[in-house]
Amino acid sequence: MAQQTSDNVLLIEALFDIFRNHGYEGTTISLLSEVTGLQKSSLYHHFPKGKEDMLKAVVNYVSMQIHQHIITPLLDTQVKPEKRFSNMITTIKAFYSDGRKNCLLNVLNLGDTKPEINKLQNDDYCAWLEALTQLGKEVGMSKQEAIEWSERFIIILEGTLVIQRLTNNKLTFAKQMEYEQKLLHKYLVQ
Amino acid sequence: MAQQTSDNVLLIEALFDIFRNHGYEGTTISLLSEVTGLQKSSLYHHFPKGKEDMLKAVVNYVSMQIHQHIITPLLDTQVKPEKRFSNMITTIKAFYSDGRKNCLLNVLNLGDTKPEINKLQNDDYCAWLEALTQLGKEVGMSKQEAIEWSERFIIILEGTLVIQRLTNNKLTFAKQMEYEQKLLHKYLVQ
DNA sequence: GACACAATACCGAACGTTCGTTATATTGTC
DNA sequence: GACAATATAACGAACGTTCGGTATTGTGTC
Repeated sequence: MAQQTSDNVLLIEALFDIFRNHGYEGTTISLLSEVTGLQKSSLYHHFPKGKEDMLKAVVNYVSMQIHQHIITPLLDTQVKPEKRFSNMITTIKAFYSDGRKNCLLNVLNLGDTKPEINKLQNDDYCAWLEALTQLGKEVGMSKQEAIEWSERFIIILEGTLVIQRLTNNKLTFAKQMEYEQKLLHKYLVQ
Repeated sequence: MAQQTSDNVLLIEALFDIFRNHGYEGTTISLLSEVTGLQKSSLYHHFPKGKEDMLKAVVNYVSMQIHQHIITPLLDTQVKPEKRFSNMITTIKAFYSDGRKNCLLNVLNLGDTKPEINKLQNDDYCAWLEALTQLGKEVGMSKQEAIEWSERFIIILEGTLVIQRLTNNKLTFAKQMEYEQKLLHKYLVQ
């Protein structure tokens, strides 16, 4: 497993940016070499097992980021639920560059899916769902309502990213996220 | 432009199935050769300009299918709006094999997007939006409501496909489509 | 129907290029 | 001088593509 020196983080962020926008098969070592400023063989020094190693490092990195900056804050009951939710929206906006950047979840489950990657991503997705469901219940939803609301939120998130890439309308993402905020507030006032 | 003999349709359907699941860069001529049963050189007989030609044929084919089986029926005011909507859901379910098959819209706007393909797809998306908006107004939505409902429907559709690919839960798609049907009926009884 | 002949459909083998990867050499740092 | 980091050079394999040639089909003539 790659260790987390700050240089390494910069390197992985660069790889991440390519993988999320090109997918696994669309990402070439040459491209990664270009964007990192390292020669191809230098990349193999950091990731001896090659391309798949690079992908795994990225997926693990993103997984950590999600837990640290999204899921954990969502579960922090010392903060008001609506505040936690709006904090999450803010984090998400940054994470996806207001919808200009794609989601790894989407792009890595095309073609010949790698089971281990899929499992890791599915686990993260479930953890996110659970955290959201918890929050939903806190604002007064029934368990069933909360589950469906959570799933629908992430579906909207993923769908919005797809459509914004299609239309190039920078406002789509912001609009949908705003809509989700209002939707939560409706539950609050009930 | 490829003409529409029934053999050609079968050929293009086979190409379509690969492109939608592997994306442009993930699709190889060898794979297309395998799935069509034609040798690589034979594929070049049908599509002299190669891979890009094959993609264009597929995109055009899908565009025609969408207009013929989705958009045109949506605008047929001789049928009740709710019936037209549920017909569309049925068509969509078949088109995406209950969520097991992916959407070209998603997969072709990754990496180095081809402007002409993007434009064609964006036009289809807009046409679909307009048809849905029209239907929304028929069931009593305000223009603004109808526009937002349409956009949200397609976002849900795309998002659902992403999540179902992630979780492999065959019910996600059906559940979300059912939810959308209920949502429309709420407007009807108002 | 039989024949000639062009058009269409298909194939096997090879092309040059780029892929992911590796072996070897050079640099920088302690 | 040891060791990590980067670079140069090359590898076999797969990529998309092209070409020469063979079946198969369609068409006009007798």
